[in-house]
Amino acid sequence: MVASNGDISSFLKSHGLTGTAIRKQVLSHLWGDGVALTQKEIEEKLPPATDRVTLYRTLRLFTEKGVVHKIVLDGETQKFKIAGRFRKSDHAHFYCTKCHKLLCMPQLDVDLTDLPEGFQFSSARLVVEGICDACSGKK
Amino acid sequence: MVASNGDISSFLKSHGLTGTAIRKQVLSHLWGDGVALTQKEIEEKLPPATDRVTLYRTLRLFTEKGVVHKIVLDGETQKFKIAGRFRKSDHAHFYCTKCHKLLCMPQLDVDLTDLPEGFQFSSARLVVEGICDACSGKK
DNA sequence: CTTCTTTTTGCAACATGGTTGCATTTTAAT
DNA sequence: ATTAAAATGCAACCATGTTGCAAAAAGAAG
Repeated sequence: MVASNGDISSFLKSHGLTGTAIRKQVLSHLWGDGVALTQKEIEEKLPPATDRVTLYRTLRLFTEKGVVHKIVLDGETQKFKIAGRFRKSDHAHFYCTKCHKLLCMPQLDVDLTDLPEGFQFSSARLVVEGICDACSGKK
Repeated sequence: MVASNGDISSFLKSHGLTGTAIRKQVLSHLWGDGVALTQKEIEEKLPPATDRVTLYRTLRLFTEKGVVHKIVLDGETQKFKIAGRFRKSDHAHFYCTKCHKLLCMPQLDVDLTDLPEGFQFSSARLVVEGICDACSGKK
């Protein structure tokens, strides 16, 4: 729990959501830069009695309201991450295979000038995997 | 069925696989440039009596042997596509939201020079969505 | 083309996760 | 404190991943 209860409550309110117990708990676990968890990972951090449907609905609601982003790592793994300052999850992400943090990388751009003639771009999703700066020992 | 039975049989053999009925059927539906189908879509094209476990195993085997690539479109949809000349599915793909074709776009490159210092790149997956040249009316 | 060995298939079964409906509980506003 | 609206917990259902095993099919050998 990195953020205070007040932080989380006002964060929820600012997104038009009421601050219920499970919502605060889920958010508190997702709080922090680069933290990205699967539904299962979140479930394991919650009290054992937590209903999986409620968690499912909470995450669906969060995603709908833009509170979190769903990011697909490898086709099997879906991670949830607090949306932060970006409205869409359209920008690139970097996934560190060591510390499992997922970082936004809006500076990584796809060169769409190479798109063949006649192709109309609408959206792009890019996930880069590797080792992040903290884990590579440098810096 | 775009390819002849002989084409498909030798294609299977060249990948070290025997040419059984279901394998030939699945391949025949995936044959053709840009064709990419979900497991469900393939299932619907096969005879109604087809066992879903067999199809599942067939696609798993194809993926393992590098006959097809699994490509994730939006986190929910997994499409299968004949691997073609690329050994890995690491290169970029273009998904046409009109005709639902999935095209390899190895020329689309990610500019990884923008990766911040200390970050080590290992692999990247890029899916671009939009309208393909055939559907945009041009060309 | 029959026999034999190996591979593949079909079926039953179980696990997991998405999804819905509904009654009960909680929230937040009066 | 009361009350209307929202959220939760539970049962239940469905789709799909996955395994084990016996029956069937494929390919090789004679």
